[in-house]
Amino acid sequence: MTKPRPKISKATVTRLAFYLRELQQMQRSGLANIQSKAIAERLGLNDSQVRRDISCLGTVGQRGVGYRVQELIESIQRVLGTDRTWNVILVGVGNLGRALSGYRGFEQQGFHLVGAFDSDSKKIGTSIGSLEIQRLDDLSSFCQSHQIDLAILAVPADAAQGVVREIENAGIPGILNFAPIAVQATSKRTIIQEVDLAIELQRLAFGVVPKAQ
Amino acid sequence: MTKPRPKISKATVTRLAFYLRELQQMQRSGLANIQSKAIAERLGLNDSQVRRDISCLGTVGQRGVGYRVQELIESIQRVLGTDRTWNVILVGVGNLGRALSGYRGFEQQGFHLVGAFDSDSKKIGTSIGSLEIQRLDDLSSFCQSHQIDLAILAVPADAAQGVVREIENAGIPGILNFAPIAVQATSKRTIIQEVDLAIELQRLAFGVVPKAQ
DNA sequence: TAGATTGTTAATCGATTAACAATC
DNA sequence: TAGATTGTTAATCGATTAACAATC
Repeated sequence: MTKPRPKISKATVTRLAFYLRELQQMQRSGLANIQSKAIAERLGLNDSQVRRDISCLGTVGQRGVGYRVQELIESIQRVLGTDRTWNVILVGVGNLGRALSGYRGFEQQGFHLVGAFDSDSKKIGTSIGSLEIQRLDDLSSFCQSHQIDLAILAVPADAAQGVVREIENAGIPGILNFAPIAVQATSKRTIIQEVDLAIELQRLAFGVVPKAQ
Repeated sequence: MTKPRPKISKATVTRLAFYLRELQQMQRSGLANIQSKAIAERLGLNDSQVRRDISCLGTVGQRGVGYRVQELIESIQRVLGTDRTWNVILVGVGNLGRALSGYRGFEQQGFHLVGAFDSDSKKIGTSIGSLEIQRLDDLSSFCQSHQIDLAILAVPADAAQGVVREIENAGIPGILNFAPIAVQATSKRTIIQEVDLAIELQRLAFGVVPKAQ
């Protein structure tokens, strides 16, 4: 008789992750309770929206008082799935990949980097952080001996589609794609999340331009 | 008698940037014409939506034929504001900042990194790529002698809000914020675009979880 | 209790999509 | 011309917000 998970839109998921980030900050500074209005103000949102998003969690606040920070953190993590550790591999150890591998924020949210792969034979065997870079060809066998949840893809555009197939064949269900090209999954079950830092700058540029007119 | 710029939603802006990325790929492979249906398929969108987004550009296609790739590229860049070079500075040269500074994708889309700043005296004077890291205190004077359009903020969470004020005081109208905390602009004219790589992984994790049930 | 804030409904707002006349 | 694809309207769909009863 588990309550069916309510349908949560992608927009809500993204906001929940932002709430989580703020709540973690608040917790670090010793705050135990918080109101929807305060969360909304910090993030520039409407307080109705915050309450509605939170209502998807199942967790409830206390009328007249607000929410318990610790409780909210835990229930957001439960819904996002980050109440456990996720094993992640990095595919493509170029400039960006190397940077991503050292990014602390991943580990802090429970994403544990357990392998790094590249196709450049000059890189194989060299180390990146505490990991040794492995041949892309060894991806599949590595995944048979390790339970891998997600892959971070940071290869050049023209290699991306081929590597996606290898990642899928290795049975990894989610790909964070930094390659600057749209890639297609073969299986409908594979989830691909696009990230493009240059596109983020372009979105910002668009916001700035009208002011210059 | 300039035509008033049509209202373009943020969702449309983001998609236009993705169209641009694909169109640039297509152009590299020698494609001169493209149809809304083909763009939509590549990106997993509806072709009506693609045509509607493109109609915001002013540029028109040819019925029965499609759009000219070169023309679309130029008009998307014009609307996003990337038909010119943007001068960008990096504030915060930690692990992530260092990585971002070497990222080729920025330069390719017309974002030119012209300065790097940090508050750690041990880093001042050392180089990052072709740039010499400057004191954060020198940000303001640097901006007086250089026309800076955007700042990439990659400092720790607890320093972020203070640095945002300095960036605003230096007259920079747009900030790409990688610091894992919500920051407030003092001026309403300042545009802040949030990017959080850990949040992208969380969004992906949420997408993957239901499959495991 | 009185004051405050949640949880939720109903109204509003905006974005997506189907459909098709226009036209290359 | 016949076939194809755009540009745009109208319908649908979904997300946001205002408002307020419930209740701590």
